[in-house]
Amino acid sequence: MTHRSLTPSPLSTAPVRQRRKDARPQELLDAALALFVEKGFAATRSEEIAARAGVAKGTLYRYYPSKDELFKAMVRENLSVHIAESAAQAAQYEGAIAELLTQMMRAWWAKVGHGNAGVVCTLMMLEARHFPELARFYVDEVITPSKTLIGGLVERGIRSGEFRQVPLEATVHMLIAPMMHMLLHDHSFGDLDGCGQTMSPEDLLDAQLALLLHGLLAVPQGT
Amino acid sequence: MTHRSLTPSPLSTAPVRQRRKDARPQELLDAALALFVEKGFAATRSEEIAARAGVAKGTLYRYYPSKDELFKAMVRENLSVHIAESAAQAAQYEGAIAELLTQMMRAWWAKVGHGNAGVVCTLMMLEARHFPELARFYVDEVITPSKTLIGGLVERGIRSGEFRQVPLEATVHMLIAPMMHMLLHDHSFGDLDGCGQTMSPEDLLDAQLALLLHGLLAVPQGT
Amino acid sequence: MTHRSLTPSPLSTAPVRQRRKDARPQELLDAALALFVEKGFAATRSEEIAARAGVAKGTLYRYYPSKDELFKAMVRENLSVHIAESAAQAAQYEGAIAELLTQMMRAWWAKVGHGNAGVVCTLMMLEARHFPELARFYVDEVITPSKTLIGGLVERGIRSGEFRQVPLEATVHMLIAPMMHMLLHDHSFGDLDGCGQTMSPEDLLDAQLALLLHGLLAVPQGT
Amino acid sequence: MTHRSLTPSPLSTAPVRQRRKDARPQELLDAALALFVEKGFAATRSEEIAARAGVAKGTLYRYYPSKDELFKAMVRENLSVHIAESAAQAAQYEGAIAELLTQMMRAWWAKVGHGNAGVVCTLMMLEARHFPELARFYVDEVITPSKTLIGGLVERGIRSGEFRQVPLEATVHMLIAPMMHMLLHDHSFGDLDGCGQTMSPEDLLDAQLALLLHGLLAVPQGT
DNA sequence: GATGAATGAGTATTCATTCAT
DNA sequence: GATGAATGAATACTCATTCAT
Repeated sequence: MTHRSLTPSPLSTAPVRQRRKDARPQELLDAALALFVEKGFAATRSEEIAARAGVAKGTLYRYYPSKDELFKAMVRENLSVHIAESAAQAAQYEGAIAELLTQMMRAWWAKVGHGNAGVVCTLMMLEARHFPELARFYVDEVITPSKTLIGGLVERGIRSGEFRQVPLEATVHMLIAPMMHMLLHDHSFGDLDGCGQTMSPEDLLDAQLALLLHGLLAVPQGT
Repeated sequence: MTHRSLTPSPLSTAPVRQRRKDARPQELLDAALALFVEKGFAATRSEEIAARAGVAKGTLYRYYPSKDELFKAMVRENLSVHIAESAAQAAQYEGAIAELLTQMMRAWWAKVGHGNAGVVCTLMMLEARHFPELARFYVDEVITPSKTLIGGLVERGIRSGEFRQVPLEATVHMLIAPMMHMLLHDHSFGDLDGCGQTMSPEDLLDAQLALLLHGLLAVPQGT
Repeated sequence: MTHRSLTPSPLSTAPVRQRRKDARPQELLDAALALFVEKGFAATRSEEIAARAGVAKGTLYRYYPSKDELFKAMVRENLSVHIAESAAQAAQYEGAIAELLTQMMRAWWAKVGHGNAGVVCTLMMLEARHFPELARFYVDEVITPSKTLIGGLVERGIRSGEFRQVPLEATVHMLIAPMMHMLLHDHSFGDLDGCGQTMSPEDLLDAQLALLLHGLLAVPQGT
Repeated sequence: MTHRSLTPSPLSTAPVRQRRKDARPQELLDAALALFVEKGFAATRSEEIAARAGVAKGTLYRYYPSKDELFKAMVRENLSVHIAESAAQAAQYEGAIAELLTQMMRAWWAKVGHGNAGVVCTLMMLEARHFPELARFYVDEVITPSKTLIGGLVERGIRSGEFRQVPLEATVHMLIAPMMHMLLHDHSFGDLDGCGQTMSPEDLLDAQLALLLHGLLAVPQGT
C-alpha cells in the first residue's frame, strides 16, 4: 500500500467510452435537474433529458428505469451532499448563537441558494405530492434534521441567557421561512419584471436575520 | 313519497335545470380547484373535473375552451374576491400599526389559510412557470399590492415612531414569508406523519408575529 | 308481456352513432380475431386492429383496456357460443353411440372447423402460455367438459355392449386429437403448397372416425 | 487450495476458452430453445438467450445475425438429427407392420417426446406463420417424409393382407395426430392443474395405438 | 345546450441490433 | 473475438379536444 505506481493513472488510460460511461449518471441527473426546474416534472419529456445530456432516448433507460426513478435519483444525489454538510456544520460552529446562526444562514445560502441544493429543495416542494415516498425521505433527511439543528441552537441561546424566552417552534419557522420563501418566489416569479428585490438576496437575508435577532436577543445590540 | 309533484320544488322559482346551469361555472371551478390541489395540474384529467362537477366531459368545454383556460379562470375567480377584500382591509383598519398588522395577518389566515384563496396561492406558486401570463397577473394583482399595503403600514409605523428604523423590504418579507411557507409546507408535506406542527397554525402565526414585532418595536412590550 | 308495440323498433329509431357504438365491440373482436390468426398475438399491433375495425387507435381502448384484455374478450366471446351449444348437444342426441359420435363430430366440424370457434381453439393452443388465466378458463369451460361429454358417451357404449372394453382416456384422446390436429396443421401449414390433404376435411374426418369405430365396436360392421 | 497451477487443467488439451468457444453455437441454440419454449419467440429477448448461454448480448450476434436466424438455426439443428434418424429407422425395422408401427411410435416418443425434437415440433407449429421459409423446410423435411414413411408401412400392411383395406391418408393422420396432440396439449396446458392425464404418455400412446390397430387389423388380436 | 363516442397527437418505455473498446 | 454501452425504430397506451346526436 506504500506506493501504487503500478496502477496507471486512471485519467490517462481509461478508454473514452468508459470515461463517458462513468460520467453519464451525473450528466443525466444534471440535465434532468435543469429541465425539471425549467418546465416542471410532468412537462419534461424523457427524450429531452437524454438529448440535453447528449445521449439517445434509450440510453437514459440504461441508467434509470423510469422518469420517476430519475427524479428520485436526482433529488437524492443533490441532497445527499447537502445533508452531509449540514450535519458537519452542526458540530463545527462555536461562539455566540446569534453570530452562529447568522453565519450558518449565510453559508447555507451561499451553498444552497446558488447551487443545486436550493433548486432541489424548490422542486421537492413543488412535486412532493407526486412522490410521497420521496417526500418522506426529504422530511426525514432534510427537514427534520434542519429543524432539530436550528432548534437546538435556539435552545442553547435561551439557556445561556443570550436569547429571550421565545417559543421554539415559532422561532425555528421564522428562521427557515424567509430563505425558503425567497427560493420559491424566485423560482416561480423570478423571471417576471418587477418582482426582483431591490436588495441582493444576501443583503436581504442579513437584514431579515438582524430583524429577527433583534426580537430574539435579551439585550438588543445596536438600534 | 306517495306522489312526486310534477311542479318544481317550491324553493325554486327557476326550473331545476336552469338553476344548475347557472351554477355550472362555479361548480366546475370548485371541482377543478380541488383536483388541481389534490393531484396537480398536469395529473388532473379534464374528465375527472367534469365528473366531480357532475357533468359530462363535453360540457366542461362549453364553459372553458381548454384545461389551461379553466385553470386560469379558476385562479382569477378565487383571487378576485381576495384582492377586493384585501384592498378594503387596508383602508378600514385604524390604531397602532403593530395591532393592525396582527389583526390583518390573523384575518388573512382565517380567510385565506383555510379557504380557497390559500390553496390558490399555493397552486400559483406550483404552476406559475406554466402560466407566465397568469403569474404576471398574480404578481400585479396580488403580490405587489400586498407588499405595497404591508410596506405602507410598516412605513407608517416607522414614521410615527412606533417602529424602529428598520429596512422596509426585509421587513415586508419577514411578514409575508412565514404564512406563505406554512401554506406551502402544509400542501407538500402535510399528509406525512411527523410533519405537523405541535401548535395550531393560528398560534404559530401569532407567536411568529410577536417575535417579529418585538424586533420591530422601538419600545418592546412584555418580556 | 303480451305485446310490446309501444317500444319503437330499435332498427329504425336508434341514431346511427348509437347503432355503430353497439356494434363496435363485435367489430373489434372480429378484427382482432382475424389479425391474431393472421399474424399471431404479439405481432399484431393494436392500431392495426382498430384500423381493420374502421376506428381510430384510441377507440379500441374505450372498449378494451388493453391488448391482453381484448384477446381475452375475443376468446370468451367466440367460445361462449360454442360452450353453450356443446352443452346442448350433450343432452339432445339419442340412439346408437357410434352413430351419435359420428354425427357430433360432423356437427362440431361443420360449426367449429369452419367458423370462428375453430380458429379460437387454435389460437388458444398457440397463446395459452401467455394467458394462463385464460388457459385455465379454457380448460375448465371447454376442454374438460368436452372430455367429460365424449367420455360419457364412450362409457355408455361400453356399458350397452356396443363397444369393446376399451380404455376410456385413450379413446377420448383418439376421438379429439384428429380434429384438433387438422385444425392446427391447417393453421400452421395450410398456406404452403403440398400440404393440403387430397381428401376434404369432412371426408377425412369421416374416414378417421370409421377407422376408430371399427376398433371400438364389439361387432365391427362392414369390412 | 494452496496454490493455483498456472497451467490449464490436465483434463483439457485445448485451452478452456477455446473449448467454450467451440461449444458456443450449441449452447446458444440450447438456451434459445429453452426460452422459446418457455415464453414463445416474440416474448424472448435476445439478451436473455445470451445470458442463459453465459455470454454477452453482442456475442450472440457473432454467431447468428439476428433473432430470426437464431430461431431458424435452432430448428434446423434440432430437426436435422431427428430427420436422419427417422430415415434410418424406416429401413432397419422388419417384421409385422403392426409391431413395427408400435415400436416406431414408442421409439419416436422416447426420443422426441422427451428430448428437444418434440418441443421443436411444438415450436414449429406455434411459429410456423412467422417463418414461412422454415415452415416450408419443416414440411418438406419432416412432415412429408414422415407421412411417406408411415404411409408406406401402412400400404405394406394392406398389401400383405395384415391390414384391412383402409384409406391411406386417414390412417396416416390417425397415427400421427394423437402424438402431436399430446405434445401440443402438454405444452399449452400442461402446467395447469387438472389437465394432466392419469396415464403416462407412454401408456396412453400404447393404448391409442392398440385401439387403432384393432381397427386396422384384418384379424383383430386379443379382445 | 348536454352528452359521451370518437379521435389522434403525444409520450414513456422496450429491445433488436450495432460498434467502439 | 468478446463485450456491453449506445442507439432509435417500434408500440402500447393516454387524454385533451371535437362534434354528431
